[in-house]
Amino acid sequence: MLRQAQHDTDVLRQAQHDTDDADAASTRVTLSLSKGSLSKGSLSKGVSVLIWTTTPWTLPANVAIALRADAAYGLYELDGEGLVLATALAPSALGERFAEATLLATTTGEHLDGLFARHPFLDRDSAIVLADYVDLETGTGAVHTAPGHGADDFETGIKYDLPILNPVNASGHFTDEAGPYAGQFIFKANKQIVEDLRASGRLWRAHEYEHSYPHCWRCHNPVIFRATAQWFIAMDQNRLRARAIESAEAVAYTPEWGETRLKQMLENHPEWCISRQRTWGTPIPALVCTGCGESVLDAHVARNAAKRFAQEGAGVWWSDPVETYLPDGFACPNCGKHAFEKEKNIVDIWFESGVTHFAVLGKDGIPWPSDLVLEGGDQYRGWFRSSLVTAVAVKNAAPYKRVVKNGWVNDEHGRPMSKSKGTGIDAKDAMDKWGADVLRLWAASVEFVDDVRFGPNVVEQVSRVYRNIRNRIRFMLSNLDDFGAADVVSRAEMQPLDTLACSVVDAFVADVKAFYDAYDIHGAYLRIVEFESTMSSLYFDALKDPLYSRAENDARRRSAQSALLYALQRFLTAVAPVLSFTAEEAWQEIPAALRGEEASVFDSSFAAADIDRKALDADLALWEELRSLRSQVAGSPNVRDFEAKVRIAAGSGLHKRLAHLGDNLREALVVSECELVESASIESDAATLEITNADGEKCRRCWKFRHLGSDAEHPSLCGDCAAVVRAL
RNA sequence: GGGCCAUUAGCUCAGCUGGUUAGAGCGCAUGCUUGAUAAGCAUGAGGUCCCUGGUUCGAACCCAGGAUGGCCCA
Repeated sequence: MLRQAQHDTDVLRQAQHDTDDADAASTRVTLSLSKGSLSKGSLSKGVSVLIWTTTPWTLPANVAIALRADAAYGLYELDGEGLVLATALAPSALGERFAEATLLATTTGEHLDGLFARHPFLDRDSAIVLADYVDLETGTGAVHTAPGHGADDFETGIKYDLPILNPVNASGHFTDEAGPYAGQFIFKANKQIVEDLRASGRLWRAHEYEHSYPHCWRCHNPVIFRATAQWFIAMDQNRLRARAIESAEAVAYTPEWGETRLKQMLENHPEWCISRQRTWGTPIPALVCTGCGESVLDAHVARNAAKRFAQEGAGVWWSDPVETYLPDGFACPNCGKHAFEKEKNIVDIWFESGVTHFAVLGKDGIPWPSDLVLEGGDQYRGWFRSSLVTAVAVKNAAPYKRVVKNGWVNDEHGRPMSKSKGTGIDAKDAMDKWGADVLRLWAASVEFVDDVRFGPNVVEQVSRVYRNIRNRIRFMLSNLDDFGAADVVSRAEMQPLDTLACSVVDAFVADVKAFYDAYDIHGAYLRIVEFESTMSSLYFDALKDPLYSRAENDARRRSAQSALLYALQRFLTAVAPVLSFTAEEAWQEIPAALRGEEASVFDSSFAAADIDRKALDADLALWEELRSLRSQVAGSPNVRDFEAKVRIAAGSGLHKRLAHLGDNLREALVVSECELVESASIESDAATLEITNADGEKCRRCWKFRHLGSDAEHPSLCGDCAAVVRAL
């Protein structure tokens, strides 16, 4: 099978972005109409079609002229010669001589389809064909068509069953097929061809024309298109394409539109060319019959090669005699002869990466298919597609359960990082500078599915969030200092505020796990930040009073510490995938006796003890009610914290829930006194607050405002504190 | 030129199937605290939700067109 030669996918792709404007000879050439006819009338010199090209070296491969079906074409008489070209382009194409031309007849492209013109210097006809890519912006509306030297031309050649001529060898020199130009380097032949055309009177005009031409992105030399024989995977045989699309539907996608994208790539992908002309790579274990020239790909030969390659490496293909790979009595399926040469093409590296799942998965305890494949968005067309096609061809299933696409990392202004512009940041340098966990947290803080920005300011911002989290962890750890395994209180025995906090922790862990499960790392990040911040402002603040002012072994205090231990461990578990080093460091700081059986945070499980969802939701609702009350108290303009006493008049429903908290309600509001009364005139779930100055004076030990001096020895302490101090 | 995607406070982002004054964290300002202290708490100022039309009682969200940026193609 012939195809449009792709020297290298990357080269071609880059070439489009790397087209240098180059001065090139642009020529208008006339091809005489040889068969069929337009109105010849008195045209002594015959009728020609005027074509236009910037690459005269492709003229030896010309086999057709493409017209646009619906475009108007005119027959112009000039100096006794008939010229056919698009009427819309005649003024620009004929230039100053347009005024002298006489329009003899007009028709549309479709009426000229099937006529033949005569090649300007070779002894053959050039078919007049139709193509929809013919534009009426430049040229003559009659497009020189060389199927061996261009993708569009190739397609047209296939459609019209035209010969695909490639009279250029791999080194860019003309072959014998190019007639008089055989042996010449194509770019040097350009000038000669133009000269010859001029001499033979077939050149209408030549001039310098500035246009863009593809160049190699690496060596910057101009590249050319040559149609050569290649190996393909036939996408439409055995319903391969259709089955691949079906398999793609069974896969999950992050983001979800990835499914559309991947299916689109499968739908539109041309026959998959898997051969390359390189000497470094995995050889295609095919044979070429020296008798008939047929390429032969045989399963037995391929298996012999696979065995040999496994032992010696693929390089032996080049040094082994061909007989090494021939099964006994092997004959050419085409001509029956027995003499072969080895194929010289190698397998495209894209094909090799597309089969890595066979090499890596399904062995050594690693399952096939994989849980997910993660790559940048360019890989919908690349690896996501190639892996899927090879897997479907062999196993009729996708090699992954989910496709996750990530965006690109740009600099702080959203521009691509560039080493030469000094905007590039090396990952290693960033890690040394800011620390691995800050980088991890940054990765979670951005929406990785989209393009993201990275730079000192962005990292600085996230490192402040990191410090916050670290401080919460330190707070929890430091308050477990005097806490032993024997002091741990079971959840059932904890005080109401503490069991409530445990519920909030459970909900948090469950949420974060759900985010991770959905690969929504950013969602997990948001939840973590929100959690650590509200835990700190609501719960930790409330715990300071019991933790600091109660006696070491006081039941209230031990309950709080038990909840803190629980919260800390669950928090570290939840945070470990993102803040791995910090979580493990903190985990190791927990006294071994308290840590339980899990020596490492990575041994701990996300699974929570049986969660009663209904009870949990009730707890969460009450937590929110507490938050609301607390913010009303804390936001009170004149009196705050322990200076205040609060009188809460609550409706029956809320009253019942708050009453259950006992003195924990006062703690949660961080005030010295809290009075709760039920009010029939208030809606069941509502409350009104009355915040006034607390009675008494500030106790020097617990800071609460109380009546001091009940213990004569400690006149500046409240009764509770005096009792604690006495017991020391 | 085509397909897909993105665009919400200074920054990083939430806003489910359209429904009261668009939210969070960080930053910023102000106050409190000084027993998490190179910490903690509170309050506040910041938004024509890219633009223009349309549908609707009602649009950040739906539709059409456009702008800017990205990816893949032609």
